[in-house]
Amino acid sequence: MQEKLRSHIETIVPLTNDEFSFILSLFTVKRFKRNEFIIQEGESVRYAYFVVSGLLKLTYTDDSGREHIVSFAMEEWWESDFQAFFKQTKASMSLQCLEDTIVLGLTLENYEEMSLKVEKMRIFLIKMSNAGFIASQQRIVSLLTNNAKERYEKMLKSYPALFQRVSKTQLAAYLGVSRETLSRFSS
Amino acid sequence: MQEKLRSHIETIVPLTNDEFSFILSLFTVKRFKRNEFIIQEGESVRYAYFVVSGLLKLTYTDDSGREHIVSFAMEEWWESDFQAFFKQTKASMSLQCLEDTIVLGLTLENYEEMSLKVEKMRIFLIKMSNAGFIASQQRIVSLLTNNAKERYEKMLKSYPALFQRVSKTQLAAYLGVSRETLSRFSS
DNA sequence: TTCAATTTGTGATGTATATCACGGCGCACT
DNA sequence: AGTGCGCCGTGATATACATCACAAATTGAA
Repeated sequence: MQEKLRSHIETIVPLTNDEFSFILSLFTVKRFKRNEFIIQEGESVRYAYFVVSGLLKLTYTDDSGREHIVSFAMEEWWESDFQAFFKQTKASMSLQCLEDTIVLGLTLENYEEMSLKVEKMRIFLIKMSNAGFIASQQRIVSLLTNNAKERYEKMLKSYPALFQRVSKTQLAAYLGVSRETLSRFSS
Repeated sequence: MQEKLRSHIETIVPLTNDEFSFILSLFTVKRFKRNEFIIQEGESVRYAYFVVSGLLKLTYTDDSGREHIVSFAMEEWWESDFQAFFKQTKASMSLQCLEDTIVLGLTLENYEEMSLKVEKMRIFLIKMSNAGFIASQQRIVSLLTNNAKERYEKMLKSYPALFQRVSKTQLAAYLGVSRETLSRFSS
């Protein structure tokens, strides 16, 4: 479990045992069951989460009550309502488990402690954040450029594993297409 | 000109004169005319740019030749094809001036030098990157949640200044709607 | 194991938006 | 002072996709 975090960080920066022990001490292990909410819209967001195992969806529910999936998070991804986390405001999104899930939670205080005390982690955090930014930007390009069927096929190619793990309803909510229309793509 | 960069950085972290001089020495001033390309698709991307004055568009051209605007950048924004910049690969996007523009360019080498030598700048860079990530994620939410007219009206409210500066054609390419359809919104 | 709830496919129809086609208007460049 | 070209509006038509409705298949909780 801890090894997952360590090897994840060490894909970017090497750590001494002492450094890693310190870093680890800043995290809290949390376990959730399938369908449980980790973050609920309107509540405050105390943690950013590193996913050890399981699968999460980050969702936004619009005025009409329709749920849109902003992102999925699987093993070795970071997830939270980062806007609410960093600005310490109420969540505008929800974070919910699609499978039983184990995460490591990091408070904003500990996030800042980590980046103050462990120099290397700043480099790591910059790289993580840049990677997230670049991924979001590519999602924007895809939403602007490709129609629903193209987005579906692109995703099927890029993340075939996800198709085994999430329902078509969830996929549709991620791709920005209705369940029925998505259903007609596969056939 | 330099003051713009300094005050921009100091909204996040204060700097000594020496620190700022050093930082400034890592940048190159560049001037471009309206319609000039700063980055062209397919070329390598040597710089990330801080916009001192003017207005830029970051665009992606799809297979059918249609141009989509990924983002606008005005004074005190950072812009580049960051994927290509950080990974040192060929640009998949273009960066073009919508007005005569002055930018400060930073190479990846100097970017890394800056974050190595000036501790505080790592904090700054993390915050910038997080802000970019959060903004992108909200754009995704808007693309998933709102229809074209809602996106148009939201933008009109959020960035009224931009409406004075860019053509409707450009706006349409940013909002992900055809020029003709957008034209029917205002009337 | 059973039964309710969720998931999925599919037809019929409605609607938002794209596409094509055209004309006028204004601005930049010579 | 033209003039050529990008910008903008608008009608007619096409199309991708949403919505509504229903039944079969699958799942999961008691």
